[in-house]
Amino acid sequence: MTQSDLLEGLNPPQREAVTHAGRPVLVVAGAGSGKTRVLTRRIAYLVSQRDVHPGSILAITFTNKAAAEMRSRVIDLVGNRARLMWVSTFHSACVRILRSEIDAMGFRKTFSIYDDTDAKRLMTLVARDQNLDPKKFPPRALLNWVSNCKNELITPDQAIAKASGLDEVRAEAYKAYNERLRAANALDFDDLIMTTVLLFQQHPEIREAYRRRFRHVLVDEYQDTNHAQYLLIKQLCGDLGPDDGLPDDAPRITPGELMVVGDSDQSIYAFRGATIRNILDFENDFPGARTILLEQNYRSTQTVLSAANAVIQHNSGRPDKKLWSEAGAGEQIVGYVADTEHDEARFVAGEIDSLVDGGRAKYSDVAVFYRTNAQSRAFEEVFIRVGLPYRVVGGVRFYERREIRDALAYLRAIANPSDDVSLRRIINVPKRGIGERAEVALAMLAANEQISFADAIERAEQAPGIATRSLNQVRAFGQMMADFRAMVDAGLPASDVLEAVLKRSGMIDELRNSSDPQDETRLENLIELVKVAQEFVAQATTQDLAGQDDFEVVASTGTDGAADPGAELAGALATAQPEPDASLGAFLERIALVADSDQIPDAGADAGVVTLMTLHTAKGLEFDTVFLTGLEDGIFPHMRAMTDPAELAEERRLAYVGITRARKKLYLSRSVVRTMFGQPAYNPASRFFAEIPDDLIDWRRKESEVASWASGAAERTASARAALGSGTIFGTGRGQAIKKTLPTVNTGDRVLHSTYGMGTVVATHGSGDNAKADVDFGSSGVKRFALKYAPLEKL
DNA sequence: TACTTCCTGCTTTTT
DNA sequence: GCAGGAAGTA
Repeated sequence: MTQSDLLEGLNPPQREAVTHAGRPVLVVAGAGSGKTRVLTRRIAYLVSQRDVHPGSILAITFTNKAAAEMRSRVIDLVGNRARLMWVSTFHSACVRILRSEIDAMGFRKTFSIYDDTDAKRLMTLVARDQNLDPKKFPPRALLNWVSNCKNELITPDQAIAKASGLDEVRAEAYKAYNERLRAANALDFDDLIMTTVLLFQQHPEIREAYRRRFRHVLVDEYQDTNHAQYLLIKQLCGDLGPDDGLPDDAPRITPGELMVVGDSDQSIYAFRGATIRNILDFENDFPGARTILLEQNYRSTQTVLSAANAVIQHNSGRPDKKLWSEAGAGEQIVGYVADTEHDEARFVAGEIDSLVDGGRAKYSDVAVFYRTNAQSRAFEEVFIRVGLPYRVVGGVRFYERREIRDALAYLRAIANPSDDVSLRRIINVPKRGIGERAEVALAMLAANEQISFADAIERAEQAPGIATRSLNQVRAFGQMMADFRAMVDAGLPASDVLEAVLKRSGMIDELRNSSDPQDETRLENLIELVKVAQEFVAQATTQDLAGQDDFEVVASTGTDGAADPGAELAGALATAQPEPDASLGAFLERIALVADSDQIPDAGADAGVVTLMTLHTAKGLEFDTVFLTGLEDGIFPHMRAMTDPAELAEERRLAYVGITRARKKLYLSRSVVRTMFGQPAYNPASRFFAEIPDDLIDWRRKESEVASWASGAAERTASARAALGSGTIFGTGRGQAIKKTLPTVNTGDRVLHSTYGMGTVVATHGSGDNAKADVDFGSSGVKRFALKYAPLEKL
């Protein structure tokens, strides 16, 4: 494709973004303004330039899926020449850098990557070691605190130095946690970024090599970057000034060209440290920067956009930008008030059915969004019943399942013998007679001798007080692990190692012989994992060959004065050629960084499926028809976000993201009653509803039949719950004291009355012998009964 | 040591 | 309304 072909169909600001040269550029792009398209075209445009080497391009996307898509699109546009560019997430890019440089930071190359669950487990251990009260210092909160430190690049010692009050405890926990990570030769997600930045700061010569290499850096979803990621960008292509750590007389290279794309209205990851400061201060951070505005929306109808604009305008302190569209008004937004979450799901299913039956949509054009993963259940139940094909993205993640984590813990313990956390996880999986006592004995040996747990297994006979029977088991286990490691050393691919592990460890046999019906799915999951490994190995081998294809190295002439990047680049690239890597380590790396959202069905490939996902997962996607569900105060906006204005603003941005995913048709729905924590709750309409002009909404059902009594129901639920605590029959559903003498009745339960027939409990009052319930019998109205006497039977 | 049965707390959102 | 932990039992 020629360069003018690449500009085809772009509007003037888009063209400007694609072709600009020199200064750093911030592209402020509204929803649906084609920013991914612009990024893709720009990369292709760069590659098609004679003096730009594709290996000098680094593009950062939010997910691996987005990276893969962008990569293949660019290759489609300009050919295999583009294969040498880096397109990846921040985390993958950092891992790739750390893989070659990590020894400079005191880790060994076989380092493990700990995800959130591993980190939490480790922090729980640390908190226990330090005798912290889990009520006062929940591991989850400690981890958040640590994560904030890491995002701000604060080391444990710095944290301790500046901490006061309770933070002193947290800082100590941070230090202990990090020491254990280090001992396990492991990094958590935040470490990946932080360590890379520290690497660059502490080793300017390494940093310079990468600065020379990456002449073009592009970052998508810049509003969702955190401080550490900003620092990383700055190290790679910012102006570092006199503090760059180089000798005064060393030659400096001109920073590479930077382009970031983002929309501060779509910032939805502040909870994990993302800050729109990065966008707002871009022009200060990168002097001489210019800003390009993309305001035309190519995705949605004006109705959808008007709704989105109306909602987001309730956030204060944002630069006003008005999205506009030439797509015409389009259809009205459909509003629906359901009685229960199942009713809501039935409505959604019914609408999808009639859209598809009427030939107005394919299943794959439709998406259902909700705030929390737990909300998917009602939809799944109803969709299964009516036979609507669907797919849930995210939720109980594949890689979070116990059997998968067990298998991966094996692999990690094999690849990284220092990884005590993984090793201790699987030493008795499946059960092989190495119990708690034996494990403690080994742990003590390891602690006394200052050796790793794996080494303690080698010397198990020295473990204090270990039983002979356990000792034999430990020896057998140690031998098995040694055999696995030998397989890795012999260069066997990851899939072979995995298969051997599953067979020899006995995990497969255990599941096969089990009577637990759940174990059948577990077995299937493990087989799926083997398939993933096989695909990975196959891909690793073929990709390497394809990379050689018709690629020719084009020497860069270098547009910078200070140094000639061309010659150095050629040298850097010679070593940067990917090796055929189907190894266990490479596989683990891939697994650790791939989120389940990377498995979003491709629009074409998975044609017959409705997509269910959280609003967060929906970012960056678009669908003809979107159902935005659960619009209730307490659900969306989420209860925990309602008190804090900043968090509420983020919820509103989330709503904005959700609305703007729709191309043509948008449904908004809420439910009056919703089961939460296993019991019903009454939530008022989401405030976001009121923020949308009513004339945009076509209400299919505006009032619930239960609405008349439900208006006061929220308070009633609250007071019933408050009265509850312990020993009463309502609310918790765990009423221990009176369980046997009185029927336990909760709001929402169906009951049978000897005179009035079937009814639904709509509210409860009092407790113990005074307990009363209001029951709705439909046409007979609502009656109040004392449970002690009433002829009520729970159904 | 392993299986059982309570019991608790949990729900934001994810690279 | 479920999973993961603690404590109790075979």
